[in-house]
Amino acid sequence: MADQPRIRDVAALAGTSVSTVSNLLNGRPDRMRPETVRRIEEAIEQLGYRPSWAARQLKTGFVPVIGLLVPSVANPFHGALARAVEVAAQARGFQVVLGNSLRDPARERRYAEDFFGFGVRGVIAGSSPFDLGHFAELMGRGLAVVAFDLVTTGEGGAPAMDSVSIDNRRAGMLATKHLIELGHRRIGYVSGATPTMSRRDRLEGYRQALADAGLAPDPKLIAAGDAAVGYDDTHAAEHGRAAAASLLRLARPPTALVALNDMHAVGACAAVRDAGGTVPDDVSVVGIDDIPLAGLIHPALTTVQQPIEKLGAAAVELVVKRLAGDRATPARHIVFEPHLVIRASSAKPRRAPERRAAKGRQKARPSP
Amino acid sequence: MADQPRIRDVAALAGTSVSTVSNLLNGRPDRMRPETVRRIEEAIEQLGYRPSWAARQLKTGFVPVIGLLVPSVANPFHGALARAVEVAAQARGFQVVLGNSLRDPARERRYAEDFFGFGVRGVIAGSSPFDLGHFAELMGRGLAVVAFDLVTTGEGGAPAMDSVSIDNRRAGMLATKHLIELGHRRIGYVSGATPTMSRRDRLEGYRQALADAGLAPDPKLIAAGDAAVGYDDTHAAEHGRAAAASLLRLARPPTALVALNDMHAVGACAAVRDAGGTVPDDVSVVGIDDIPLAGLIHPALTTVQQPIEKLGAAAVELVVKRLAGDRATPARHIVFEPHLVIRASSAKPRRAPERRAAKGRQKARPSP
DNA sequence: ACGATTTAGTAGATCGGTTTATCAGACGCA
DNA sequence: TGCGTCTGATAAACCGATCTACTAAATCGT
Repeated sequence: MADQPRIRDVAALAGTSVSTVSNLLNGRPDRMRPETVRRIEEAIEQLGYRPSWAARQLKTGFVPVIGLLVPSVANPFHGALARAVEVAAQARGFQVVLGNSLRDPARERRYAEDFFGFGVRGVIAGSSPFDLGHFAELMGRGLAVVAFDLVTTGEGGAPAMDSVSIDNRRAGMLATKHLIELGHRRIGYVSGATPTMSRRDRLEGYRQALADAGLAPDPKLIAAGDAAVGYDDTHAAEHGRAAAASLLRLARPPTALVALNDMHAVGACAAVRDAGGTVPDDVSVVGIDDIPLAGLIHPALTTVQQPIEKLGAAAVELVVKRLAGDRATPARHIVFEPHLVIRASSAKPRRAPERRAAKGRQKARPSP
Repeated sequence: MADQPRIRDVAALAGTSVSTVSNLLNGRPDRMRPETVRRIEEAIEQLGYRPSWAARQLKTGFVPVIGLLVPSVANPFHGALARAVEVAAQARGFQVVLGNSLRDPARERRYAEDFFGFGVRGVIAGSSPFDLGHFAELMGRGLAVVAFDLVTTGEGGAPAMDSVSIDNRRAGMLATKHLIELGHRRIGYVSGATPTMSRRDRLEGYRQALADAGLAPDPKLIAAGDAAVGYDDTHAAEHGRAAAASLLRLARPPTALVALNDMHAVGACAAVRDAGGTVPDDVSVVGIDDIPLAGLIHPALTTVQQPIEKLGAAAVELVVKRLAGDRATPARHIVFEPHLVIRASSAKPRRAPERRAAKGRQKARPSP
């Protein structure tokens, strides 16, 4: 029944004018007597008044909302990221609207436009497709975009934008180097179906680590998932499983796998078991991300950690800064150092073909 | 530079009045010549015009946005739910704003109020705390709330509200019955730290299944997590691990565990391994939810499936119906049937204390 | 051929705030 | 007493759409 109270109701109850109430609401209590402040606050309290953001926005052009675009919150990593972003945004008085891009530029663009229509002027784009040209127009109109997990240099068609990420190249190196140090020589790479900056960099790091160790790269050891499947990150683990399976079917299968992220790593572990092997006895697996589950599954996953909270906080800080009016400063790129977390999914490779076998080892394995 | 175009710019370019453009925008093209329609559409296209939701809302009081409150999207189940809700909402032209309640009524209330201030008039509350009284006031003001995974009858202080869920009681029964049929007689229950309707019902189902099979319930076999820890579902698995560990330390430990959800089940599996045992050889574990990961971890989790997409779609349908103006019809409760998915984490209990042991079986196990 | 009706389109009030320009009265001071 | 200042408060324009009430022109019926 009782409809939402308006500012005019507050004014009436406090025996003052609408403008005065507004002045108080907008941090100008110095323009009135303490007595007046008290009366207004009382009225607000009593009526349970909350200003309408729509009306406020219409006049000021500002909404305290940040848009967040991720491939899919169904993926635990992005879920955790969404959570981290929300915490950071909230601390600054912002709300978060969510969009699952499914890594589809068209969807991403539509979201951005919708958000813009709502008055949202700041967006964090998590792990987008390689090309960010679809944001260009909106950015021209005043949308601040912070890329997560991706660095755009501004060369080519893509507009220069702020970014936040770990050093993905280094993450790939760390994972690979760890396996090399354990003694592995044939190390496979489980890649994703869609190309993103971070994925390219991680793969790059893998290659670099091999080169540093004087190991010859073998293109056959790099498996990309099947891009044909509707790839929305909900099935990340399935992709990892399929890609890893193809590697394990090789004539000379790898003794260890680096996966581009933990979900793919989980899939890779499943593939090893599918083939009748054990992790890490037969094949070592290391991921990247360190999702909360990583330490709980069996075997506990060795992985390279991304500091999710810090990343989320940094991203929010960048957008907020832009929203505060800073259009001038050139694009900034914040990069965090990843670090290796050694758990149980990685171990030394077997010396020789041993006897403990029997269960149904993958067929292609030559056991003389 | 080029600021956002207004409706008046469109009107000017099309050589018509603002009202006419508005009429077209609001689905009344019959009020003008096809020729006029064409000109306006051209102008819109050319300017890239998008109406301001703020202005529209101010006048109509309507925003095509649904609020979604979940404990934490960092939990894969709620991430998947958020995704499902988004898909359904989008199909109806709604956007989704996200809030992580951390199961804290105060936070939940604040979110609801913020959303309300934004003009949001429909909220889906996922897996809330037991008491929903904190929504009462806002509901009185016109907020439509659909409870997810929870049924409120309206008795007591809580207001009657629509709800969507699976038959949680049955889910608990299904899981427990499965273990009983496998031959287990001592079945533990891994419960959560915070009480919710669904959790109560699942536990109830567990009890019922035991009763139906003529098994005496043992309160010692029910472990609640530690409520003291900041319980925000990000640590659900850790809670499951701790709770399960306490059960395994009993003088007569259970041979099987039912966990209130999959994340707790994952934790429970970890606890079994911590104790030196193997799933399912030493202890069977079954979860509830069937998160996407359930089939990929080792051992693949036997669980009771919730039809997430259907649940999300149903919830959205209910809110949208209320938003369309239906205030009159009494609260509706949509209940789906859960079903058992048998995978590898459940098996027959061991007949007798056998010899295969030696690795470091949990101490308390009496092996004569 | 003229009023009635339909068609095509428009002016302007309105939503709920913010903000600028203005004002009344108290005070200080010559 | 008269003039400028400062304080506390207000009236009214404005943001960008929607929508009701209205009008001008065309068409119709008899």
